[in-house]
Amino acid sequence: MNDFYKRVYALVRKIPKGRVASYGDIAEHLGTKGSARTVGYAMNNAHAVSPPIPAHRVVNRNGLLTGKHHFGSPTMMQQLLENEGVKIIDDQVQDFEKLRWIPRKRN
DNA sequence: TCACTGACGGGGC
DNA sequence: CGCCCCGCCAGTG
Repeated sequence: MNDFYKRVYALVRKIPKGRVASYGDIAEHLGTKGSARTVGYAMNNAHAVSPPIPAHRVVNRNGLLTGKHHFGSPTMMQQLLENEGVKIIDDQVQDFEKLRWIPRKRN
């Protein structure tokens, strides 16, 4: 467990309910812009972290639920988001631009 | 040590 | 619009 991972998890937990963020935004915030893949890789291990990580609030830059297969069920991620008021159509977050949450260092 | 993979992103064609 | 290539970084065999 790297410090990098912890930073990813800590940041993901800060994502407000009903909002989403992209891997790239998270990576950029951590100062490792361009390493969005690594952020995604970190999320792969998020299920084993405590407290729980709201991984369903993290999508790719297009607002697509690319990580849904890593939840128990392929529809789990979508259900979790819709349960928070986020509308999903064809695995894509609607109004992604509006719901997109940009992490800030001052917060 | 090298090669490959991946819940990504950007750019070229 | 779809496809491909490359950079990115950590984990794995």
